[in-house]
Amino acid sequence: MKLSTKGRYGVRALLDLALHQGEGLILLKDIARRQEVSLPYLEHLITPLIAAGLVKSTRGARGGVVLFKPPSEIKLSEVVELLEGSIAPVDCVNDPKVCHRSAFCAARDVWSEMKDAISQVLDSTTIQDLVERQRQKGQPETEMYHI
Amino acid sequence: MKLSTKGRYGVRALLDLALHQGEGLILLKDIARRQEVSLPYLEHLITPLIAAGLVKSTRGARGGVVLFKPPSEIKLSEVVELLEGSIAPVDCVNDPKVCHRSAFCAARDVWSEMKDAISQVLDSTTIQDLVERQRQKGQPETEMYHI
DNA sequence: ACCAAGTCGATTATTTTAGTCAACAATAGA
DNA sequence: TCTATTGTTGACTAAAATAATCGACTTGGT
Repeated sequence: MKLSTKGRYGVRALLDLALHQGEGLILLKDIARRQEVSLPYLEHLITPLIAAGLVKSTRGARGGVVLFKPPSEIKLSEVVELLEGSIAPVDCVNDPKVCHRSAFCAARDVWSEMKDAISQVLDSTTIQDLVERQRQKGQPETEMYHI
Repeated sequence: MKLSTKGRYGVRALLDLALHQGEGLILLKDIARRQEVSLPYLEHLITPLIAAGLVKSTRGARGGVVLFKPPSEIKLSEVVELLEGSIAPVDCVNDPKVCHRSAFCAARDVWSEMKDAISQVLDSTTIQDLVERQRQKGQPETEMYHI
């Protein structure tokens, strides 16, 4: 029941972009440095976010990346599903046919409730919410480098 | 964000035991057959449940296994934690020291809320709740074999 | 003694995760 | 036009976790 680095880094990359909104194009390299993720790996994380229209990219010299949707319209559930696939803790919750026991499986009911509980949290939190929390905590970029 | 087979099979094994309470010692072999899990694998799943005192085992001929705690006192959170480890979606929620960003990480707050939401469901559901749901759905053992 | 059952440790195959790397495409600016 | 810069893509790989299997062993009833 762990979130993989894809979901975690992806959320952080979007938060980073949101915190630097209005500064023009942001280099992946800079996001990678600030978020302490390797650049080649970040490239893979950002691709589905571009494809889904959350991020807009500009190639070439002086290119970069920028948030395309307003942070208040990016729900974490959307981000996590894009990067990790369905939020359901077991596949039979989404598709009963993957297990012939689904119809009479009491455990499945609980896994379904679990999915709802997780969705409840991730549906009601947006990147904008993270931006506000982050601003309350202080500037991570400066604090990060105090050795 | 998937539950592994350990947690899923473990919960089902306990539910199976609860449904057969009062029938004396239950053979692992029979649980394995009814739950469609291999016997050698089930043996590994049951071991931590015995160690934790949820299940009592009797070795030797005519041996078997039986629920030790009342089903109403076995929370799913306990079972899942025994078999899969902490329910937290990322380790830094349990132990901030695993990541030096914890102190100023806004994302971590959300993962923490997520853990709470999951705990809320699994803490408030017991094996007894599953027994009651299962009885409403009909007898799985008979329905299972209609080809 | 023998058989039926659970116990335990070693081993293994498969899948997922977490990346790296190199070739490529697009663009700005000299 | 050339070149440096930046994002894009797909192939590849190392390491870890998952999901088991297998065999030797222990225990206890008959």
